[in-house]
Parts: sequence; C-alpha cells; structure tokens
Amino acid sequence: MERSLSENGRSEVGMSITKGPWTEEEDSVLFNYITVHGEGLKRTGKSCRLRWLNYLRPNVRRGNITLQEQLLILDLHSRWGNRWSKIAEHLPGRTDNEIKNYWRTRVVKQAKQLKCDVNSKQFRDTLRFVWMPRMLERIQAQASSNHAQTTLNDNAQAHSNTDFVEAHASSLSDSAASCSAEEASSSNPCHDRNYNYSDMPGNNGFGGADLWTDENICFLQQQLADDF
DNA sequence: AATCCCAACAACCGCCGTCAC
DNA sequence: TGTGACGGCGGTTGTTGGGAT
Repeated sequence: MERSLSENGRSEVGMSITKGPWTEEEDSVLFNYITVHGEGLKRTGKSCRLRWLNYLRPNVRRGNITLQEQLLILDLHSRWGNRWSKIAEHLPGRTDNEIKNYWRTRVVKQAKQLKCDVNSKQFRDTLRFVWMPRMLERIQAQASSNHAQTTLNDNAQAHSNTDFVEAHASSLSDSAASCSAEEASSSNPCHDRNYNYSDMPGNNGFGGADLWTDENICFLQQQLADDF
C-alpha cells in the first residue's frame, strides 16, 4: 500500500510513501538518524510540512505573480471559488498560500474599493468583463512585443505567451457567450476591446448599483496599471 | 531620524477526512 | 469497528519591509 506526494504535497507519480507497520530496518534508519542529528527542531510536524511546501520545496516559484498567472487565478477562482489548493495545482510552483494571499491583497482590495462584496455577482462581472479582458489586452501586447524579439532571438517563452492568450481569449469569449440575453443584446462590453469603462452597463446590467463612478474607474485603472 | 501606516508575505489555527492500529 | 494521530485545506492572524509624513 502506498501513496505519493505532489509538488503541493499531494499525489504524484514516482515518489512512493511506505505505509503500514514499521520494519526493523526502518526503525534502525530512524534511530541512527536521530542519534546523529538529534531530535532537532522544536516544531510540530504540521509546521515543518508547511515550511517545506511553501518555502523549501525545490521547484517552488518565488517572486511576482505574472500576468498570465493572475489571469489564470481569476479564471479558475470564477469556476471553483476559494479552492486554493485546486487552483494551485494549475499554477506549477505556486502554493495555495501564495494564491490565497494574492487574492486577499489584490482582489479583495479591489472589491472593497468598489464597495461591493467580493463574492457578489456584481463584482464577479466586473472581474470577468473589465479586469480580465484588460489583463488579456496587456498580455497580448506583451506577447506581440516579445514576438517581435522572438524573430530575432528565437525566444520560446513568447510562443507560450501567445498560446496562453489564445486559449484565454476564447475562454473569455465563452464567458461572454454565456451572458444573459439582455446583456448580449445590448452591445456587450466583453466583445469590445476598446471598451470605455464609463460605458459599462452599471445601471442596468450589473446588478443595478452605480459602480462606475469616476473615482472607481480611476482606481481600477490605477490597479491595472500597477499590475504591469 | 523617528514614527506611523499599509501591503505583502509567512505562519498558525481549527476543522474535517483518512488511515493505522 | 472504534479511536487516536496525522495530514490537507481554508480562514485568520502575525511579521516584516518600504513608503509617507
């Protein structure tokens, strides 16, 4: 009987875990290890596990969350909600903790500024129809400028950017297609890449509240600018 | 230079499911 | 089959570093 652990400490092929009764040999290995190294840290198993998963694990990625990762987080969160570990499975090297922190410090902050609940339809629509398309625009711009360099440098990363953008552009189109008939019939903003925020149907298609004050639009634009 | 404030990151806590015994 | 220990996960709190005053 065995189970394996993944990058996030979950199932993974190739790293087997022995279960069941301890053998004399295993006892001996453990005994010798403790004899040499001592009982070591005054830490709980849980604490050690967390430290390993979130910090020490070899392929853990550190540093700023990229635009592509941000878009993916928003997309996956819209499907699964606060299932951080599930979302983390799709961002290689990122931990659930990191994603959770990103959500709290960036996205929840945005919701607060807009004075709406982060889980409200109103805010989710904002993410879907304003934030994500805007992010996508930036990624596309980035990808095309990288592509120009790629022709010179044969940079493979630019190709992956392009693939990513294409995949998510169609994903967002799907989202747009799932808008209500009312939204779809009234020149849906999600289709218009040059969409002006002040034209958003804040008073008739987004839950009725007037989110799109000059102040809020300005704040959102600032947030998006900060991200890139 | 000192302090205050806030964002970002790290760690802890509690609940719940699973597993060994 | 019951039960205690442990691990996984999401929520919350603590810490730290940098910018503003």
